[in-house]
This record gives sequence, C-alpha cells and structure tokens, in this order.
Amino acid sequence: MKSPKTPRLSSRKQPRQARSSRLVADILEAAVQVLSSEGARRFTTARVAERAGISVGSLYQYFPNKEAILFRLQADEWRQTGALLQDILADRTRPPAERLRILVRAFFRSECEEAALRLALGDAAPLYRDAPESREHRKAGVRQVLVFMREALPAARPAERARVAEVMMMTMEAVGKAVSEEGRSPAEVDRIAGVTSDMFAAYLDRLDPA
Amino acid sequence: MKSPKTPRLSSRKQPRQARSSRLVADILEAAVQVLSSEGARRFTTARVAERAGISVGSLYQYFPNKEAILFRLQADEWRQTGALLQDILADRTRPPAERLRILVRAFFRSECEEAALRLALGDAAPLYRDAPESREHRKAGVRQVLVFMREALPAARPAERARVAEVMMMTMEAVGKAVSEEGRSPAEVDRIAGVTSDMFAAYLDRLDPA
Amino acid sequence: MKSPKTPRLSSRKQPRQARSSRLVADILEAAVQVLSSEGARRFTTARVAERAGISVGSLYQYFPNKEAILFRLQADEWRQTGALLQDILADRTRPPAERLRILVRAFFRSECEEAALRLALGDAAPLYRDAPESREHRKAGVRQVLVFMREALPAARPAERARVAEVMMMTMEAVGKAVSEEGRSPAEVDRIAGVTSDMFAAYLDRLDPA
Amino acid sequence: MKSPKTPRLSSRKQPRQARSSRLVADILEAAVQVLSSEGARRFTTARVAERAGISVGSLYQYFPNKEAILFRLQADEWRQTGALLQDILADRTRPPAERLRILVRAFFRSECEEAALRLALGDAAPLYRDAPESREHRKAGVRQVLVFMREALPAARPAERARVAEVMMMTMEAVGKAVSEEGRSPAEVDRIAGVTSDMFAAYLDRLDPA
DNA sequence: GATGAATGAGCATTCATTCAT
DNA sequence: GATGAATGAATGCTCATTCAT
Repeated sequence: MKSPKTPRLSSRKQPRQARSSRLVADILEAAVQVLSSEGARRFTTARVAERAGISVGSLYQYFPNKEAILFRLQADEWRQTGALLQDILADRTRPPAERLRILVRAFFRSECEEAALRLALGDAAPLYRDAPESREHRKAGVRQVLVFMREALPAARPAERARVAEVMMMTMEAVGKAVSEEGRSPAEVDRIAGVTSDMFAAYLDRLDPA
Repeated sequence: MKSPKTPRLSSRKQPRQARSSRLVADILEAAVQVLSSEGARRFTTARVAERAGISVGSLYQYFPNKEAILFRLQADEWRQTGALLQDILADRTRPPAERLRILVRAFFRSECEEAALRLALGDAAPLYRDAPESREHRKAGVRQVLVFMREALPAARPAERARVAEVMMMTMEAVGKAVSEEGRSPAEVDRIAGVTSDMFAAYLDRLDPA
Repeated sequence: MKSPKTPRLSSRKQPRQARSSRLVADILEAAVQVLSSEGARRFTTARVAERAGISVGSLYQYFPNKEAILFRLQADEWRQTGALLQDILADRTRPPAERLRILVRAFFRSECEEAALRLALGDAAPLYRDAPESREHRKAGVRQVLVFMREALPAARPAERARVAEVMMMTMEAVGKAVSEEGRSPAEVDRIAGVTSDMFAAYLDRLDPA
Repeated sequence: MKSPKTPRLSSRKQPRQARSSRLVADILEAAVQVLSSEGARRFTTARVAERAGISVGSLYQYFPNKEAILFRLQADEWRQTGALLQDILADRTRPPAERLRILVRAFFRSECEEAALRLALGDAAPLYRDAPESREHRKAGVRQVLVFMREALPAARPAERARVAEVMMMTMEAVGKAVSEEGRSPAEVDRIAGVTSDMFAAYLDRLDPA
C-alpha cells in the first residue's frame, strides 16, 4: 500500500498557560461530542471548532491537523485504561486470578461506556494508526501486564511470560471491543467477561500448577 | 450517532452469462488491487473501474454502489474462512483439542496472507458494517463452532456452550486480526497461535475434565 | 439563451404493422406509468423500456430520443382535449354561454384527472417545448374556438374575435393547470370552473349585447 | 409519485457585512446570467461560481444548495411583482377598473422583460416548487388582491370575493406567462393585456352592477 | 429485428487547510 | 493572537445513446 504521509501528531505548541490548556480541553470535549453524535465520517475540523465555540484557525493553532485530535483522544483513553489496569493489577491484597477477574470485568464495562464514541474512534483509526506514538502506547500496556505476570507465573520462562501476557492483552482488548460494538446488555457483558476471565484463569493454572 | 442510510448490497443483476461473471471477477480483482495498493481511503469506484479496464458506468451495472463491492469482498472472505473452519472442525479423526490447535494456526496464517488487503477491508468496514447481510455471516460462524462444541463439551449446558463458543470465536478473530496487522514473522505468528490454542485447550479441559 | 439542438420528434418508422403500433402503445403506456410514479426527474429511457418489457434498443427503434416520447404523450393529450372541445363547442342544441360553462368544467375536471402525470409532463416541457410540432398543436386549439366564436360573437370584427378566442383559451388552459397542480377537491374545482365560465360569459355578453 | 426530499432553502449565513452581501449579489447576478444564457438544464453550481468569479466552495458558503439559488431568484421576483401590484392596486385616485387595466398591462410588460430568464426559472421550478417557502409567497399575492376586491366588489360575499380574486390572479399570472413565452411584440402584448382587463372589468361589472 | 452492455461526460456537494485581515 | 472566507480537488453516481452480437 502506498505509505500515506505520516502526519505530525504532537501539539503545535505546549499549552503551558492555563488559557491554552483550557482551550485544548474544550476542543477535545467538542471532538468527543462530534464523534459521538455525528460519527467518524462527519467528524470535520469545522464541526469540532464550531462545537468548541472557536474558529477553525484557532483549532489549528493547537492541533496540526485533524488526525492529531483523534490521536489525542485515543491517547487519553489509553492513559485512562492504563491507570485502570495499574490499579487493579497492582493490588497485592488479592490473589492474581481474582485480580484478573476484576480487571476483565472493569475493562469490558469501561469499553461499553460511550460505545458510540469508541466505535467512531475505531472507525477513524486509519487516520492516526500509523503514527509512531501509537505503537509506544501499546507496549506500555503489555509492560504493565508483564509485571503482573511475574507474580502470576513466577516459574515460567520470561519469553513465555511475554507471549502469554501479549495474547491475554490482545484477547481482552479485542473481545472487549467486539462486545461493546454489539450493544449488549450489562448482564450479558458481565457474563462474557466472566467466561473470558475463567479462560485466563484456567490457562494460568495450567501453566503454573502450584 | 445519526444513523446513516443502509445501502443495498446485493448484486444489481445476476451474472448468468460467462461474460458477466467474468466481468464481476475482474471488478473484484481490481478492487482487491486498489484496496491493497492504495488503502481504504483512496478506494474509489473510478479507480476500481480504471484498474479493471472498464468504465464507471459498467461497474455500476454489476454493483449498485461502492459499499457493495467492499461487502462482496468481505463476504467472499467469510465464505473462505467458513470453509476452512468447517473442514478442520468436522474432522473426527482428531481429538477436539488437536483440531482447535490446527484451526487457530490455519486461521492466523490465512489472516496474515494479504494482510494489506485485510487491513484496508477492515478500515472500510464502516461502509458496509451496518448492512443486514453482515450480521447473517457472523451468526453462521458461531453456528459452526457450536456444533463442534457439542463434541468438545458434551456435558456442558447449552447456554454455557454458546457463551464459550462465542468468546472463543471472538478471541480467535480478534487476536488473529491484531497479529496480522502487526506484520509479524511467520514463526512469531505460529507461536502466538500456539499460545492461543493452549489457552483454549486449558479452558476446555477445565470445563469438561473427563 | 444558447439554442439547444431541436431534436427530431417524429417516429423513426411508421408503425404500419399491428405489431409495431402495439409496441408503440406499450411504450407510451409505460412512459405514462414511469412519469406518474417516478416524476419527470426520474423519467429515463431505461426505466420506460423496462416497464414496457422491451429493451432500450427496441425503444429507440420507435422513438428517436427521450423527448419524442414525451412529445408524443403531450400530443396525444392535446388530441384528446381537442376532441373534447370539439364535441362540446359544436353542440348547437345549447346556447353558447351554456356550452362554455360545460366546456370549462369538463376541461378542468379532465385536467385534474391524473394530476401527477400532467404535473410531471409539465415539468418535462423544456424537453419537447421547442419542437415545431408543438406550436402547430396550439394553433389547432385556437382554430376550434374561433369557429365557436363566430357563433358567440357574430357581430365582432374577426381580429377582435381572434384575440378574445386566444385569451379565453389561454385562461382556460392556464387556470386549469394551476388548479390541477394544487390538488383541490372536486367541489372546489367545479366552483372555480364556475367562476371562470361566469367571467367568460360576462365578457361575451358585453361584447355582443344582443 | 415518489416525493423528493425538500431541501433547505434559507441562506446558510446572514450576510451581515457589506462584503458578504456583495458576494451574494454577485452570485445571484451570475445565476441570472447563467440561467438566461444557458437555460435551466445547464444551470450548474460550477457554472454559476465560475461566472461569479469565485470557487464552488465559496458559493456553498452563501447558499446551502443549488435549489436555494433558484428559489432566491424567484423570491426576489415575487417581491418585485408584489410591490408592483401593491402600488397600482392601492392607488385610490383611480377607479378599480382603471387600476385593473393598468395592473394587467404593467404585469404583462414586466413578464416580457427578461423573458429568457423567466422561462428558464419556470423550467427549473420543479427544483424549488415543493419548498414550504413557495406557498407562502403565493398566499401573499392573493391577500393583496383581496384587499382590492373589497373596494371593487363591496357588496359581494367574502367567499365569492375570494374565489374571484383567486381566479383573476391565476388568469393574470398564467396568461402573462404564456404571452411572455411566445415572444410577442410589445404592441401585441399590450393588446392582449387589453382584452384580459376588459374581461375582468366586464365580470366585475356584472358582479357589482352598482 | 432485437438486445442490453458499454460508455464517460456531467453533476451536486464536501472538507482540510491556508492566510489576509 | 484570533478569525473565518476562500479554495478546488475529489467523490459517488446517473443516464442518453450506440452498436456489436
């Protein structure tokens, strides 16, 4: 495939001043609204600027292009999800399997919140996916799980642990996304989360029977 | 989100004559090339027609709109995958766990073939996703696995079997897609397939310890 | 305005054989249906041919172009209206004023039949209006009224009679068309026809007080 | 007939600044030229923009769609005609019959000015006819004549006055249009206007013999 | 005679981005 | 710094007519 120009995604200026960061927040808020209410296809800079109550020109002072806005939205979401993972995985008061169960359920529920937004953000993925920053965020997630894995599979070889961590992350993300896209009832979602974490638990038990 | 109009996706005319079906094949072939080489964003009817060596008007004699071409591509792929699943899952000469292992590996490998095409087709999904025909294809896949599950989990309750089948299908599809998108080496792909099927096996064993 | 090419409107071949004239009738019937059900904008040769159960190629054997079909429809209507006028105006058993009253009402009612068709035919007028045949049909109508006028205004000068005949024809046609486009109830239509013929009667009386 | 979507016809933005309203005027001027010189069929947004010396994009900043331009042209014309009617009908220094005579002649003459434009605008009517704004303009015209009718037919019942006003308006508009389309000489036009107003006068006299 | 596949110019409309004010 | 008017290429789709079979 012809490699499309990979656009700059980082902000054109650092919003050091309160005014600036407020403006950025307004734009992102507006972007979320436009994305949720109009869908990825109708997500245009003009509409975002209008919803944010500023001019297109001003919008372009804080984001170098449309992709950058979407990327920022996604990055923020990754950050939130990362914090969620962190809090649950690091809670040593519970056994690993229980943390996993809690984690999957929390993750699925969070995926199902604002499903329209997430769907539209996914539809827009081609626009920001190729950015180098994207891969970075991915890896950070896997690193977190790896730390947890050292606890859950103390006896496994590191390479194996890495692969297991990766597959579990992928599974959780992918099934979570699929479930959220199908608009299921909360009860259904929880039940599928249950099946998924049972599967994880069974696998971990087999790998480390201790 | 405003619901976009759901377009007709079925063929405008039945390609009864050899000439017609040849033309349809040409168009689909051209579509694959355009999609693979230019990406979803530059996938236009004009480009497809040009690549196929026909006029736009002719293209529209065989497909009612752009979405229909994409849908047809996806449907063909589903059909192929369905056949793959069927062949492997129905092979009673092997124990269920082994079939599962073979299945996951075959599926992952097939996903990695023509990764660019699949990626672009995924990017274009918003255009055909909402079509009623899409859901139908989904269900067919789950039905196949359900039949297999009766063998693999003879003692389980139907509702549980259904949920397990669903999660496993979702996992396989989603992890397969993620893997194909990352452009990994064949060896890596096989290793991840191994982890995934191990996970499935561990889970099935736990559910049906016999 | 750039004078658009004035297309040939007469039939490409004389339908001497029964088969031919049957085909022409089928096409015209199909044209009426397409025009009524789809409107002028969607009136295409392909649709007419399909509705008539023949191929576009065959259609073009009997009509040189799309305009010719529309023109023929209009011509047929003019012929019918002409016959209507003739029958009523020539009925010497009734006094002129009464004939006029009957005429206007009959004309308005006929205009309101198949209002959708007439509206669409009017919308398509730009396509056939410039044909020389069109003017000819117009004049024929005026001639009919002129004959009647000799009875109704025996004392008037010919030039004046001609002008009166013309204005009355125009008025009847134009008001009839306006009324039919507004989709009024039959009672309303009759009442407006009454006003119109009263107006005519008052004028004729003044011109020829005898 | 399938009802076509009725598009928004009001301006996309209020031309508050002089620059804006100048641009709108330029566009309308260009539209008149395109309509007059090329006809309704070749009236395209691209041509209008080119004639106006701006880009299509700019045109769409001032008009939401093609129909809106046509509607605006028609509305301006209605406004002018309305003012004409108003000035003449309200002139109490002259007896009703004379006002009517002056009115019809003025109206016919104005219809014959820019006949090409009016013809093309009429041809394009299907594009803006169904807009709700259109009916409103119609009613306004009838209201004006009604006021005049109270003077001309003081003794008539309101319902009858309404019907008479309506038929007279329709007649004047329709005959005026027919006359302008036929490209007659000014003398001919005046003569037909004379016949028409004579007819009106005869009718009013009969209705109110006082 | 009949067919209907093929053509390709033409159209209305959108949108990311710039830059003069 | 902020504005928002201007750009114009790009897109999906239609349709009258022809002509090889």
